[in-house]
Amino acid sequence: MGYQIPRGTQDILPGTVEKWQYVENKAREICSRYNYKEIRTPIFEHTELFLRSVGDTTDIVQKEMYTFTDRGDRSLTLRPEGTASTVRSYVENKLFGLPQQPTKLYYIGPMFRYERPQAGRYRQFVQFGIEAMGSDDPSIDAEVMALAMDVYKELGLKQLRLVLNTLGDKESRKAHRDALVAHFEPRIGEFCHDCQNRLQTNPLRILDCKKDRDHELMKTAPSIHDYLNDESRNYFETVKSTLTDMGIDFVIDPTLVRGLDYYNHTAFEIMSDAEGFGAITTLSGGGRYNGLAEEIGGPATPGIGFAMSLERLLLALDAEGVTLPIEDELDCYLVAMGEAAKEKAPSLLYQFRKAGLKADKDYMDKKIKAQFKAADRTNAKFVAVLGEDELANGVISVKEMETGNQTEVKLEEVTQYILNQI
RNA sequence: GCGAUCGUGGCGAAGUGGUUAACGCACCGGAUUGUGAUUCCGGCAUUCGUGGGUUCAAUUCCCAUCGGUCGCCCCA
Repeated sequence: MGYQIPRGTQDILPGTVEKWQYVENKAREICSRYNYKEIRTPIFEHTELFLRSVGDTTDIVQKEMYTFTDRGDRSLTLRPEGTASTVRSYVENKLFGLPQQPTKLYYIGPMFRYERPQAGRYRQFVQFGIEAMGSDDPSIDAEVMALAMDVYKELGLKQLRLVLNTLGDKESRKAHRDALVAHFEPRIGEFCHDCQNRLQTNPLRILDCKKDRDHELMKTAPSIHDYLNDESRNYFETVKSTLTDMGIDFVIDPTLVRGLDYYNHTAFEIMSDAEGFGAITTLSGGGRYNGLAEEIGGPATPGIGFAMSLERLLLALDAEGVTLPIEDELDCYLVAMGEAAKEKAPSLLYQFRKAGLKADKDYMDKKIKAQFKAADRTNAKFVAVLGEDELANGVISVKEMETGNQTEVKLEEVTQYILNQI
């Protein structure tokens, strides 16, 4: 049976690709409104970049990266996410030196993670994401969330939930972390194996544990919100009030954490509440990463962004029964009968196309009836019929498919005639 | 990485250890040799994901493998 597509990847075929294009166009349009510019970076980077930025204790780095050695003995990795590359490029190209700050960028492209595939999770998937670098104004946090929500809303999704949290700054996180360790350590033996490991590596994650979620210590665990210093608290308050002023609904979830190490302050996810959406309800996630540029060798630069999976977006559209207004029709289908007409067809068709008409004809040597059927399938608005009779009189029959009305037009005027009709 | 489940023509979907692998849709052709609908007629899987095993005989049983789906983990 030949070759199979690699696991966790998919072919996007005509009939579906139009949806992708529509969604991508919508994302670009909204970015343009918010004044974000596109950036295109390579799909692979030096492995070291991801180790440093994403964090070498994260799941992504520990078990999900597509890493390979090239012929020059370099360790390269297919990008598992977009922020690292974008910030690398920002630093490397010294975009921080541009007069207009913050630098507001967006990208759309494939990402790669070696994971067990299931609905809404692939090994190659497409993320649309934005990054705003150079400003720590809370209003840009709100802007980033607003933009993400706009994409979903304008495509017609309704069952959305913006979940918001703050991770605090470095100092707040340290205080919270110490409190968590102190809280769990005495009785960590009562927790699952994973949690026991998490105690030292990332105690925040214990709060996220599904197995131990009913343990009494979970309910009494210290919240980051009790350990925020004034600056972090004020920042979070401003983000919230800005969102409220903008009329954007959100819910606070103090246990929301992000899977990548570089986040601080604002963290958010957008979930779908649509029925039948499956186990994976996160449509997109993002947050602030104020230390990241510095971490990878640039100047200290605040930043915030999000990424959304287009696969999951399309899944959500399906789950909510949203039909995208995709047009798929032809202006004119040329039906040719007889040898002379068939010889004439290519040049006539070319004329249509040069004039800007979307036009096609038969290439399978079909009978006239089958040609009409084919024309019907292409949703052609008009069918131009060129037969021996027409050819002899220097005319062509033009049939409007919706009404069935058919008229004869002079051959040299047919292009203009159709242009006038559509 | 772990657990479960599934894999039959382009799609959907029956089926059984053994003579021709239902049916529906789609598609192609004809009835209607210059027109898209409907109807009628005909055509359309040497083959049941792949490989191996058991058997006189396997699509049907067993094993392995690949892939989808669901759950866990984690995330987009």
